[in-house]
Amino acid sequence: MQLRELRAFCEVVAEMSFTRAARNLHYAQSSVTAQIRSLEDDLGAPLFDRGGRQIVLTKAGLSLLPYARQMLRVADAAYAEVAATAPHRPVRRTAA
Amino acid sequence: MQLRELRAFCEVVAEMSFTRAARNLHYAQSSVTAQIRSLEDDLGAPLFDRGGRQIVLTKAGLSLLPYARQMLRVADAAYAEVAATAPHRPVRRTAA
DNA sequence: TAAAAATACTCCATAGGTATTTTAT
DNA sequence: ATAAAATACCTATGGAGTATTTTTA
Repeated sequence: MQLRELRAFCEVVAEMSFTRAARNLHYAQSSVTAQIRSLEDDLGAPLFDRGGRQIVLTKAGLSLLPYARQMLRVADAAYAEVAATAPHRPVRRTAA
Repeated sequence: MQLRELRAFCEVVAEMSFTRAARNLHYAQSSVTAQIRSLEDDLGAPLFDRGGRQIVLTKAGLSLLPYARQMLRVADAAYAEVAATAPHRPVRRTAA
């Protein structure tokens, strides 16, 4: 499970479309397909039922959704918090 | 930011040692170094002050810690939840 | 049919490993 | 002197892309 994949998953759910999600996230459609597949492999369960034209969330997908959203929210909060504690300087070591 | 890196970060904090964290996670020491560096680059702040023999958490590292732990907890919960909805699939033990 | 997802490749970035060097105790 | 992290280097995996095929409303 990767945050990258969870972002794609949430966007696919928001759009109910791999193609539109890819456009919104600036990915190729096939890359979103690959990310969702990777997530499904990792979880051991399909997240969407695919028809040629429409997709629908599976039970596993529906159950994953709130956790995915929470992880992304916490990730955003972490970025903000660290940015607040270290407002400057990507310097890694003390100057030598 | 990746869950993989956050796991390494939390283990390094638990051990206060890159070397022991690497052993516990079945990584090479240099791989843990690389993961922490990647996380530091991504966040734009150092997470540890390194001495040749001892490391200490920076402010940024300290502020990241609770968020990192929460993300890993939620990831574990997500695996468990999806496993519960799809009981016929192999279960994965730990986050990401 | 046509729109949308899957597939088949290609390329390159990066994750992880081994071996060695540097650093601070 | 020694333990621990950094660095250099190498390899393999996989992430992202383009182009094409398959599927089904």
